[in-house]
Amino acid sequence: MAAAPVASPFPTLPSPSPTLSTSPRRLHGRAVPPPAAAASPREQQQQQQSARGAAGAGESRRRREEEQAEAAAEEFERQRKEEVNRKIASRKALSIILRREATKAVLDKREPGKGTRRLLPRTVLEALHDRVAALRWESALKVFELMRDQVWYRPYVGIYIKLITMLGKCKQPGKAHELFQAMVDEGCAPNLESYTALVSAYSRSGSFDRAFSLLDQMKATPGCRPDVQTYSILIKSCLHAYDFDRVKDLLEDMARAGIRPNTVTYNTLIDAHGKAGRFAEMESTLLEMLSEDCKPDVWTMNSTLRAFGSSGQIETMESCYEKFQASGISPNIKTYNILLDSYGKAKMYEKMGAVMEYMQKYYYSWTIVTYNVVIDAFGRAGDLEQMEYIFRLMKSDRIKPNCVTLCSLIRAYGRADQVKKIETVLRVVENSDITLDIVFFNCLVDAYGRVGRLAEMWDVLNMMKEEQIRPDKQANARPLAVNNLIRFSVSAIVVLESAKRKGRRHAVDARDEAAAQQEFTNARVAAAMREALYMLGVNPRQHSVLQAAVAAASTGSSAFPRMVLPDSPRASTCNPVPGFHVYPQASRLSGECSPDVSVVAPSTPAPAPIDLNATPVVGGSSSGGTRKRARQTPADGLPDARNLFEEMSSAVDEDYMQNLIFEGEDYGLEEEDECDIEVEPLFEDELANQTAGPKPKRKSKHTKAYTAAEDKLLCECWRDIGQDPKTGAEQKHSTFWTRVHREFHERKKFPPYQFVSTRGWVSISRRWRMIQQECNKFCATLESVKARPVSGIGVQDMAFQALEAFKVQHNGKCFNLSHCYRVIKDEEKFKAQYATLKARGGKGAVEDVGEGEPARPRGKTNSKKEDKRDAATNALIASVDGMMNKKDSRKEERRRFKAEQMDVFMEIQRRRLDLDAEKQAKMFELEAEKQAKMLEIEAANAKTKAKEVALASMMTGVEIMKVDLNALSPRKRSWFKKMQADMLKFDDE
DNA sequence: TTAGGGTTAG
Repeated sequence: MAAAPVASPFPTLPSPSPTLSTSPRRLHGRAVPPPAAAASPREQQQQQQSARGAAGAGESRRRREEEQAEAAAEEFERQRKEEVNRKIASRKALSIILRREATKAVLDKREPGKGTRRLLPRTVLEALHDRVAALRWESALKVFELMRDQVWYRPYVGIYIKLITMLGKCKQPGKAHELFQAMVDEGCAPNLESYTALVSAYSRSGSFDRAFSLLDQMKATPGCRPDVQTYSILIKSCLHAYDFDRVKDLLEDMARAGIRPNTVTYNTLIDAHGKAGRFAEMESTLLEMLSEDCKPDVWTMNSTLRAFGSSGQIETMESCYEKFQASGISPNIKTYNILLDSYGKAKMYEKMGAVMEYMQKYYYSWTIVTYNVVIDAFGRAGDLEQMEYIFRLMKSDRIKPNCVTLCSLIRAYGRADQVKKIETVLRVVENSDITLDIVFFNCLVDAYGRVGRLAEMWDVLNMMKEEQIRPDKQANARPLAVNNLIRFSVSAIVVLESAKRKGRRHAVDARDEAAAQQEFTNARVAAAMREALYMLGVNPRQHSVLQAAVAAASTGSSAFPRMVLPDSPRASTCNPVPGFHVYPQASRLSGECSPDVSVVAPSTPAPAPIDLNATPVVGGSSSGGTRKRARQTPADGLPDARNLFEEMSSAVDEDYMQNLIFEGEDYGLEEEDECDIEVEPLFEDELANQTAGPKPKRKSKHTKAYTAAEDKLLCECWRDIGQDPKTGAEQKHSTFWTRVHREFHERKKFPPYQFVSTRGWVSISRRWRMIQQECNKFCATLESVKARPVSGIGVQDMAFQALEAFKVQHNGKCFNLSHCYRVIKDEEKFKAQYATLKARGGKGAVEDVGEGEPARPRGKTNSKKEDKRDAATNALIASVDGMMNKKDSRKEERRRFKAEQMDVFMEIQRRRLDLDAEKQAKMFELEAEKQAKMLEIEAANAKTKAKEVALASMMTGVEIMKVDLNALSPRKRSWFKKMQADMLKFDDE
């Protein structure tokens, strides 16, 4: 930086200037203290000059500050723009992806040849991949056709292999072969992989002749000779069909060709032998595997453990586990699931608990199978409460139940005679995209049979026919289906006999027209079943079990004392003849059914059921009106349903059927609760399910999502009803929501709303729970953002930050109920509930809802129930409870971790800003110091100059005094004389 | 993103 200009003293030299008057002071070197108040003119001048310099420095500092501020603002603006651009770019990317997804979604609607030929390769390939992965073979083939139309299409063997494999998995070997041929026609030479894929397609469908001829073809084709993989596939399929001879041939074939089985081959063999209960073969295969120096892996271990575990050989299973583990094979989650299931089936609940604890200790997360296994264990133990608790936990763990979960629930409810719960499960099915299979329907038929709902059983069978539900395993198809039908028929025949008697009674005392009508319907169903049995070649009179059933009915002991049959119009308009597709003999009897028959029929409220127990039944024991608990069916007395048909005459089965028929004869008239959200929180996630995945085909009128207007109006009604001083406080749950409901439907007619909505009060109250839950969560997030304000941001920015933080904290899920939040946020009621929840247990509780207690495991207060449970079940419960508490705490920890991360992030941001500010302040300080130093130097320079000037003037004075006046011209003499006189005079003074 | 294997429900 340039030094401030210093005035030179020399120009003043020729003429006497006031500055000179200061010089004598220094002339004699006397130290005179500078006046405190008034400086000499020269000093003043210097000071002024210095001040001017300092003022200049201040000015420049200001200028610099301004420049820096401008630069900072520019930088901020640049960053903001960059951020906006990034957002725009990401939105753009998103919109491109969405467009592509939309294109993909409509791809399979296009007719090949008619669609555009200029689709993007990526779009088509992705669409194809999606369909192949989801095994949607028809759709995949359509997309492939479209792909072949594209200008960029070139035949590629990989795509063909992928499609052939998919078709094989979908049991479409014919289509697979067509594709194989198309591939050859397009000029792609078949290779080992494509041949193997085709062999797999045939063998999976059980077309072994074709598969084996292909194998021969491969042997004859150079470069396509079958390898260990080809053989493994074939062996697997043969094992699946229990064709052990072929397996033997294949192994010999391999040996001849010098192909050694590998781990997969051996595992396949071990698994199949284990499943078939061929333990000796399993063991010898394992020994061979070891002797061949083929290393077993975790698959080997799991297959072995499952074989022993599922057959109840727990000790052998345990010793195998030890051995495998000792040989260095680490178990995985599937191993633990197998152990849990085996212990569960063996009712070894303490061991189950131990496995759970071990899993907990080593951080194995529960999978859907783990949940299903535990749910099933509780279901089998008859502990519905714990079963439901695990089910809730599963949902809170964001694991969607599947068909297996539902089967376990239905089975447990069926055994506990909980018809309403079965229907609730069906409502869950209706509102979800869970794929149902034959096992599900079998469970359902079985459960309905157990609770005596013949009409519903009938509906399910019709539904299976309509939906073309085909049994999953060819080999099991007939026995399983026949098993159900027979079970159904037994129930029906019992009803028929019972109805005959009642019919007679009603003839005498025909007071109840509806009951008579119902009995008539049942009798028709039963007669049809009898006919169906006849068509199947099963003569009930020749069958010991059926005879027992009929005998039971004829002696007046009702098989289903709690028989509740809805007066279903479907049942009466349906021609009650079985048309179940697996019975070709019976299908010709198939009659006309109303089109609305569906398995989810129970979701539509049935007319008031007629309880046949309401009137005393001959031999029935409910007449005394005493309430007794249902007798538990001994679960271990139940044979595998797979064997039921073949071994029906065995004593065990007879016992089973006797149990089936006589169980619960002491049933009391325990009332079942109406489906109320307070007591029925188990399946409350229907709304979540609606938004979670694709919509099911059948929709109830309530499946439509709530609109923003509906939500807003609902919040307003909640607010206003709550504030009504007359009725706001202490209202019963249903009273309150009925009022909200009424208000809602009243106000919806008027501006600003004016929409159509048919929501019921339960739906509205559930929706409110959801809204409240979400708003509570948002509230918590907003609070955390407010607690760490970033300087300079406004309320709006804070809200934006809270939205962003919400998204981060909830796995990318946005808070999309701001319209509701705006309505309720300032409501005292909302704030109070939020505060209570928060006080009750931090954010975890905040995410809960205000009404009703959160679902918790049974407390210690239920000691009576506790006593009734057997000790082993209690042990399991204890371990599950302990584990779940740990799980909860782990969840809480995870949440806390997330929150902490958020805090850390905010802290870092804040610190960064602080650091920036600090840095800037330091910079200013340094600058100021530098300036001060410069000024000091300048001042010092000025002083030196002044000294020089003073010295110079002193020297000049000395010179003047030295001048010889006589040697001068008269003019000069007079001037010098005057100067000398002046100096002397000044000196005297 | 080119061929093979497993856990749970009847």
